[in-house]
Amino acid sequence: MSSPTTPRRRYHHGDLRAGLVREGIALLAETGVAGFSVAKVAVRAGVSSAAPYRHFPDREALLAACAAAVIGEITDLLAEAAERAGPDPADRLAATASAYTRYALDHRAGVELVYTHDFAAEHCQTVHEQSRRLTDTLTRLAADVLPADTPWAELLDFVYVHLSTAHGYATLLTKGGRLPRDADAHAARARTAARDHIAGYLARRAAGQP
Amino acid sequence: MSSPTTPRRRYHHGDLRAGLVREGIALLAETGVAGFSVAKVAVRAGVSSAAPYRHFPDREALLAACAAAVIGEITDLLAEAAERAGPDPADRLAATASAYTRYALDHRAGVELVYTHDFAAEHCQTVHEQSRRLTDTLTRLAADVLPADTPWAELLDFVYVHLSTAHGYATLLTKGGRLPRDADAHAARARTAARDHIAGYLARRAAGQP
DNA sequence: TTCTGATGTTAGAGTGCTCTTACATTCACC
DNA sequence: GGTGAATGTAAGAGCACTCTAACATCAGAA
Repeated sequence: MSSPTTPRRRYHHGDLRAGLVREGIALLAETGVAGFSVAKVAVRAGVSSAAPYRHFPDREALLAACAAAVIGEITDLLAEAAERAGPDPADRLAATASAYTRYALDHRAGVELVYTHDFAAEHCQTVHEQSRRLTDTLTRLAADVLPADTPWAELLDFVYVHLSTAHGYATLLTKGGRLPRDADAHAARARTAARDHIAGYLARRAAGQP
Repeated sequence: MSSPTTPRRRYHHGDLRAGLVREGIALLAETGVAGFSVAKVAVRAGVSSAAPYRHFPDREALLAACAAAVIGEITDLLAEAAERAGPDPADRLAATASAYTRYALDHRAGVELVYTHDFAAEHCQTVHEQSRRLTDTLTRLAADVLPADTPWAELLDFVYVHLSTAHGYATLLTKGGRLPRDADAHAARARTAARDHIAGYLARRAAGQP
């Protein structure tokens, strides 16, 4: 049969579902949503092109699972970055911007699909859940920065712009020709941009402007 | 454009190349790069699926032409917005952020491909030219805002963050669930974010920080 | 008017992908 | 050890798309 030195390819993968998501994310990073296909992911995972359909009803479901995993991973990273940033609320929030940029540089276009692809309603749920977790995490951090009497809607708007700044910078970096030769510098720049936004908001509040 | 008095479908289209680019952009706005196909564009333009190949060597070339057209149009809009904003340099630069957001809201995902798709080397040129024109336009506006002794590299970095902010906000808006029910409010928010960035930079410069 | 090149059409070869069906292997549990 | 459910494979139907080839039409110059 199979000698111990020759690990014969096992019939069962072990945890194919997770493997497919992992390879799917890697493929997305390389080719973007346009180049994503169930068949390619299956090849990368070392299984037949029919195997994924045991775990996902269709292509869109696999794509959604990948997107949800990416958002979840990003959320964890942002939370960790905030934790490492120390006690100052503004520091903590600003740290998420540089963490986001660093993730984008490390994982290339993996970020693309998160806010670029329209998911069908039946696959939205998982993506939506993770997306909500990301928003909640940032909102909680932002709430410590802004005055306690800030209306909820305004808090959300603030978070939205904060995330936009980080996302835009990350997007342009990964696709926009500029080589990520100095990730630290880019991450620092994203943090600075976040700080500008925070300072600008607080100054407007102090001046009594909406 | 067909003459209004002759509704009969003519054998020759008139200006198919331009028509294909126009319909290509519209299709991109609806489906994104993933849903883009030469065949669909041909149907929309009212010609056979082989006709586009008289004007573009392959799919990628048509896609590049659409991208270049979009970037060119955006550049013109930003320049106009700056012109309308009046004499103050900071006003002029900030106006480009809201103009960018407004464009994204009007044309949905048309912005996506500009910084999302990797074009093959042989088709990059046109895209690159228009991209350069956009950068140049913004750089010229930024040069009036920043101190005269600002190093060129730093000026570029500043423009990069400025564009990122606008791009990120526009991207999240068009795809991120939030309905564009009040385009004016969103555009204003983008302008404010740009102003925060400008003010933050100038404050750091005044404090002697890099 | 006639010729010619540009621009359109139809037909179809070739490709790759999605998803299904029928069958093979393995695992978990009795 | 036996058995059913879970998880894999092979084969292929069906589809959309890219791009080519051969032919049709038109516009403008000789």
